[in-house]
Parts: sequence; C-alpha cells; structure tokens
Amino acid sequence: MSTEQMKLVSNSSLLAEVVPSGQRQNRGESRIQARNREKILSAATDIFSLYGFRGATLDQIAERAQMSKPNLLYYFSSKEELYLAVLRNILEIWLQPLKELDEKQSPEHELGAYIDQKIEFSRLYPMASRVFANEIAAGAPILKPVLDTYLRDVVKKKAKVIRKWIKRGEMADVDPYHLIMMIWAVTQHYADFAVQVDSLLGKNLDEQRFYNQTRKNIKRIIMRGVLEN
Amino acid sequence: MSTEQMKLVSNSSLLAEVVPSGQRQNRGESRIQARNREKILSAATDIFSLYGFRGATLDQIAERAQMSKPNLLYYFSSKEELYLAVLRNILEIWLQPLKELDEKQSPEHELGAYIDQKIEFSRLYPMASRVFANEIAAGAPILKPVLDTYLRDVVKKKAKVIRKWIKRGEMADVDPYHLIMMIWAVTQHYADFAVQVDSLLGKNLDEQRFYNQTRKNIKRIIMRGVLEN
DNA sequence: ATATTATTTTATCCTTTGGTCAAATATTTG
DNA sequence: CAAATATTTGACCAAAGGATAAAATAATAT
Repeated sequence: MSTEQMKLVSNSSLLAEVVPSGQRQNRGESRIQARNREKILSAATDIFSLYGFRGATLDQIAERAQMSKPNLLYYFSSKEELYLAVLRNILEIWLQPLKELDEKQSPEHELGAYIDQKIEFSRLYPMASRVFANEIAAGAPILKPVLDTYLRDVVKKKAKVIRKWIKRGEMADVDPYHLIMMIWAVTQHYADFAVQVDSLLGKNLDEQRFYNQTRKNIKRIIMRGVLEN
Repeated sequence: MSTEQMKLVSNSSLLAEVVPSGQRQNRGESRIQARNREKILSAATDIFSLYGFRGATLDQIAERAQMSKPNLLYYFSSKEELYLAVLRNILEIWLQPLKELDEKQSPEHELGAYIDQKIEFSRLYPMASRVFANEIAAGAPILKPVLDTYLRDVVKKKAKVIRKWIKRGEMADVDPYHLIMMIWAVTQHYADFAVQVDSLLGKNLDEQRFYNQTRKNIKRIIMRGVLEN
C-alpha cells in the first residue's frame, strides 16, 4: 500500500494559498513568535535539504533551531505542515524572476537578467533550491497540483513572450519551454550539485570571482545559442 | 515495469577503496542469487530515488523486490551496503560516456555524441539519475571521496581535450568545466525533474517524438553556443 | 500584584524501522 | 536417496521518531 502519501495534500484551497499568499502577518504575531517561526523555517530548510522530507527528523530540526521538539510542534503542528510552509516559502522566490520576463524589452536583456537572477538565487538560497529539487525529484507529492496549474500557467505565458521575440526575429527559433528549462537546469545545478562543483573546481558561488565567471560562461553559451538567428 | 535493468555489476575499483565491498560475488554466483540481487538493486533504486537514503525503508524495498526483509538482508547485509551497491552501479554507467570524449575527433561530433548519450541515460535510467542527484544534493556523504579523486581526474583529463579543441580553433573559447557541467545539468534535468517537465508539457522522454525534440533543442543551443568562434 | 494568556519543557505513548535468530524449506551434492 | 548447503521466513528486539498531555515557566494585561 501507499503508506506514505501525505494526506494533507487534500486541502486544495491550499494550492491557492501556496502560491499567491506570501507571508501573511495576520492579526498580531508576537515578535517572539515571528522569530521562532523564522528560526524553525530556516533550520527545517537546512535539514530537509540534506535528508529530504522523510529522511529529516523533527529532532534534528528542533536541535538546529535550538529548541525542544515539543516546542517546535507548538509552532508547526506537524512535520507535514512544517514542510509545507518551507515549500511555500521557496516557491515564492523561486518563481518570481520568471514572472518578470517582459516582451517589451529585448530578449537579450530579459533572458540575461533572468539568468542573473536565477544564479543569484542559487547563491543566496542553495538549501532552498535543494529542498525544491528534492520535492520534484521525489515526484512532487506535495507540489504536483501547483506545478500542474500555477507553474504551468506562468510558464505558458512566458513561452508566449519568447515566441513573440522569435516571430519578431529578435532571437533564434528555439523551443521556449526547452529554453526555460535549460536555464533552470543550468543555474540550479550550481546550488543542487554544489558539492560536485566543489570537488571538480574547489570553488563555490560564494566566491565572487567564481560567481562571475560562472555567470559569464552560462550567459555566453546560452545567449550565443539563442540570440543569433 | 522494472525498467531499471543495470546488469553492469561493476567490479571496478571505484568505491572499493572507499568502502569495503560486502558480499563478494566472486566466481560462482548461483542463478537464483544473481536474479535476486538484480531484483533487489532495481527495487532499491526505485525506492531510494523516491525517498533518498534515509527516507527509504527496507520494508518498502523488500516489498517491491517481492521478498521478505530478512531475505533481502541475506543478500545485502545492511541498508548502507545496499545503497552503496546501488551507487556503484550508477556511477559506472553515469561516467562512461564522458570517458569516451576523443580529442582526435571533432568537437562537433564528440560533444554531440556526448549529449546524446547523456540524454539516453536520462531516458533509460531516470530513477538511477535521481538517486545520484539525491546523493550529491545531500552533500555526497558516500560519494564525496570518489568525486574528489576519480571523477575529478576524469573530468580534468577531458577538460584538457576540450582546451585542445579550443586552441585548434575548432570551437569557441568557453570554460571546459562549465561546459561539461552545463551538459550534465541540462541532460539530467529531464530525468531528475521529469515530473515538472510533465506538468509543463505533458510529455516525457519515453515518447519518441518528445525525446528527439528535446535532444535536438539541447544540442542546437549548446552547439551553437560553443562551436562558432 | 494578580489574573490571564503565551511559551517551554518533562515525561510518555505508540508506531516504524534496521537488524537478528532460529527454525523451516529448498537446492545441490555425494 | 541422504547429507550438506543454500535460501527463505515468522517472530522478535531495541532504538528512533512523530506526536500528545500536562505541568511549569514566562509575558502580558487588568
């Protein structure tokens, strides 16, 4: 039997919440509350990124957040709920840059800016990137509904923008979807496979020089491959 | 559909140094033994790919392999040993294509062939790809030593090949490491993020048409970005 | 300060899980 | 065939892990 399907996927209104509603500071969240929530979310992101949802333990997360496990459960009433909160957090910042693709600008500028933002995300939130990657690789048991609706729509819209550029002769005739996914793949690689990168080069995105070199190389190859017609 | 048929029982010394190989299947492995080991490895690959090392359970693996847990442990005496065997299997086929880069051929042909092989790997062994990705994303607790030595050396050698092509003016002056990693990232994306791809396009690499379109697009962008000087 | 509410912890419960054992049941060998 | 060996399984076990209860300790409000 499927012993592990997380039942809380159910709440489909959850999807509505997952995406548009960012951090809501509803009525009165005490400072200590906000601080602890933040601490827990950060700790949870670290641990989930290392061990995945099932592999992570509340004990580890609680320890990293410097509080007792029951105290953690006081803020997030279950492991699933915590995981969900983490994913919600991530999806928001993960998807933001794509939304900003603007057909009125040149593909050169827009795609360049997009790549920049994605690499920056990899540098700033490598753990978050890994949690996301893990969720997807695991079959997106939680996020699938969101991918099927929200993400799908956003990407569709942006694929249209790219097609417009192509029609205008401003860039080569490449499949927009593959292009977008290629940018995702390459930029996220430096977060998700950071250890491998480090093994090969002894460097990571935190080093200014390497960061810029990476950015330059990625942009160079993709831009060349895409811009000239 | 036990698609994960990896018969390549590596006797390479890859991980031998890092970890003592458990059950020596020296000469004389009964047919029933080989069959069961294969079944277990396949099942383990599936389960590990879904839940990672810590999240996977021996019960699940045993169930998928259609045998009792003690019976599984009869063949692999611990979860770690099983995981190790799986990784060993994967690394072998994962790295093989890179080794074949031949400086005597044109970069056009060689890089094209490399991309083809990597995409083929993604199509044939998506689960294996995810297990590998998972291991790396988790910080490569097991594979790190291998990455630091073996992988590092292989890639270094191949970076040299690419530099030779560049020096000969056969391709653009791009960083070999970034190029190799870019190919990894893009090709593996279609295995590791298959669910996401499916959400966006409703397609996967098992569909001939999509497979070829994907291949074409990836090669097109990368080749364009790399070949013209 | 006292009452009320919010936060934290200790002790505990129950299930899951990696792993063991010894007893079956096959399979091979002499 | 019987003995020896290889394979398989049911019954357990101790540790880990998610979660709860209730008591204890802050904080805040009246």
